[in-house]
Amino acid sequence: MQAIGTELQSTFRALADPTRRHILMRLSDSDMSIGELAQGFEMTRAAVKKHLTVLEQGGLISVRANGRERINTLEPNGLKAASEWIAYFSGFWDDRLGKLKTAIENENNI
Amino acid sequence: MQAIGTELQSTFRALADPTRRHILMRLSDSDMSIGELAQGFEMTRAAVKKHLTVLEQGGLISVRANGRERINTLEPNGLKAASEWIAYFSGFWDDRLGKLKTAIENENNI
DNA sequence: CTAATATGATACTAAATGGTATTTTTTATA
DNA sequence: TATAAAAAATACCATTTAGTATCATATTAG
Repeated sequence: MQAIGTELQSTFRALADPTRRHILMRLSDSDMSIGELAQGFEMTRAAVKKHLTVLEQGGLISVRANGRERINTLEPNGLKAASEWIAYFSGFWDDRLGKLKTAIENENNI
Repeated sequence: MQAIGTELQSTFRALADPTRRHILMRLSDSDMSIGELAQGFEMTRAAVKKHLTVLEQGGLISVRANGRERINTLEPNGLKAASEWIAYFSGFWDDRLGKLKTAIENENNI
């Protein structure tokens, strides 16, 4: 079990790189092995694999073995934490002293 | 005018650091000078200032001069690009999962 | 004017990050 | 079985990042 706030952090971290966001786009078409994915990028398969590890740590993808391949799939709830953080935070402009802010502070989701 | 995609990148980049997200929280209470903000963190004012620069580049805050102080304010539309990216992408996600689900259901009906 | 305050600017360091290259392990197939 | 393919593991490198320390500039108070 990871510490509070860690999930949000690893997700934002994973989203902060353009290559990783591009990988998510590619995976939204279809599940892909590392090799398949690497064909679309001008970098080594090892580099793509590293990005996939970060995406997995961020809860944005999951990986399943299929023979000698590793199939990468989008994780349905991966964007949830980040999306909710943004949504709640956006509410501050409507009500700076509102309940949403208190909720977020209590979660320590900094 | 900055290049397409740059805005999104700088915003995600700005959000990917816990100290910067914490600064946004503090600013949601009230506008603050650099010095005021720095009092809440265990780091030098110079370090806080660097984070503020990144937040400004990401379009998440704006800065106005007030005498010798620089007052930092949340930028209302700062989260828009990131929020829309996530929403748009979540759409693809749902579509794909929907298709997958349909495909599986169809197979089971054979 | 002078001193104190708030910030800006610069240079520097340690650690994290994104990338390559190479070797090993696992699995499929001729 | 021998060989090729896919990926894992490791070591290594260059750049970026987060932080500090220090000095300069601007502004307010006395």
